[in-house]
Amino acid sequence: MTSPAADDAYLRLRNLIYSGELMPNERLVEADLAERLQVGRAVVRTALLRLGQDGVVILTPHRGARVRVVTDAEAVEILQARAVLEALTAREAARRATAKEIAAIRRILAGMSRKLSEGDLLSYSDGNAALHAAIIAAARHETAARLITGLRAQLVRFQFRTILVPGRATHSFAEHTAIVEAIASRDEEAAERAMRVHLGQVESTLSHTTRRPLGES
Amino acid sequence: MTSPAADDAYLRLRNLIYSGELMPNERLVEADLAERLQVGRAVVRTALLRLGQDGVVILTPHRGARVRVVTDAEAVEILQARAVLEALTAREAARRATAKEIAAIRRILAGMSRKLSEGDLLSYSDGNAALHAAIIAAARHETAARLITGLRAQLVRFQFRTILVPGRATHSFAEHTAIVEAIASRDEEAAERAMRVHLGQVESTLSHTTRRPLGES
DNA sequence: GTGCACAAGATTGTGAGCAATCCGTTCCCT
DNA sequence: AGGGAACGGATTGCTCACAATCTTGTGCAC
Repeated sequence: MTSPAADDAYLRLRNLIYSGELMPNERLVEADLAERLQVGRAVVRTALLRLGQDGVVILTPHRGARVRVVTDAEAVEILQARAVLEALTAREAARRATAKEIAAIRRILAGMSRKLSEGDLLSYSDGNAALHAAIIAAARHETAARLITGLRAQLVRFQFRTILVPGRATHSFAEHTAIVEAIASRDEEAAERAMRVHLGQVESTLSHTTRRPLGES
Repeated sequence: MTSPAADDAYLRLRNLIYSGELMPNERLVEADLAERLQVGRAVVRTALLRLGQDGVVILTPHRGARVRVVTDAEAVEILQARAVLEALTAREAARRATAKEIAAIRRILAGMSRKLSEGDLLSYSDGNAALHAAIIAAARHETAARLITGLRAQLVRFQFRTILVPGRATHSFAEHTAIVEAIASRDEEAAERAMRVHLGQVESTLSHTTRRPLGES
């Protein structure tokens, strides 16, 4: 099932949505996408089905697919769910990370510190993503990892917001430091708590700055 | 997308797996299923794709679908993820439940008490499911609800285990009572904690009694 | 007897075409 | 003018047929 070609089409279509080339609420006509991606309509169909289960597009019987519009309220929900799951991975990481993994995590954090002092918020944001990914990898929790990936996919259009809020980056770095220290010292409770605090901050930053999602007129 | 007929086939196929008529690791041949369900192969294909994203079946390119075997370790993972998500719904329920919903939840708990004293563990188990469903409904958290449903789907073949462990039912009832009281008194922290304790107990009961999944030889 | 190449059968993946359904428009009746 | 039924275009959902791929069984060399 899902040949490499079909997989590729699925990924490309997803990227079109993530990159904003296909706007939220835009109607996704199978024939158009088939031509755009240079694949058959059947391939587009399976890709759309998968994206539907991912929550990235909305499927309506006999009416096709639309890029899902994530409202502010839904974004908060998604972040909340992601928070408790990432907190779980932080806890597991504190329990199971190898010394090598902890060293790698520390290295990422150090890199973020550097970027922050240089004022390079974009690179800082990359480090942010890398750090979370490293923690998830260290947790070795497939289930949580899969769910988090799915949730993040639904939030792509919001992700650039929070770092750019004045003063946010500094706080963010402190929160990340707390998480890393807790993991390094094998304190499961603290790691989970620190991750929840962190994502709770992201959530409140988001809901204070965002009043309407990006793609809406 | 996904006409009612296709939806129906998806549900029926899922039930075949849940009920154990299709055993874990069993190969799912599209043509056979099409005849069995009296639908076209295309419908079976979309159903399999959806089940694949649900984590109920495993899809391999050019080799078709198999019923996923959930190992003990994976079951624990799934329960952990479910625990933090249901804890989130308990918290939200404590915050948002209407008086009517709290009354309904209390009624379900009272019914469970009755069944327990009658020794009717099967009905007690039904009440258990109803209680969790009521709490999730009261939380009004679509995202968490969806994820929990997906996780539960992967655990069906384990769900009968824990209630039958001697003495487990009594403890279970106490845990449920704590959850309900916390929600009723609007104590978000306590509600979340109580739910996590409860599902943590389920997890440890499971890992102490189960050494191999049901469907393995 | 063992291992490997190869062919035959089985099964999935995809393309083309058709029926079913939905949406927008027009036409008709009041 | 307004409301609603009916028509036409557009799009999805599905069937059928075929190509691509995997699996199994056979024969051959060693």
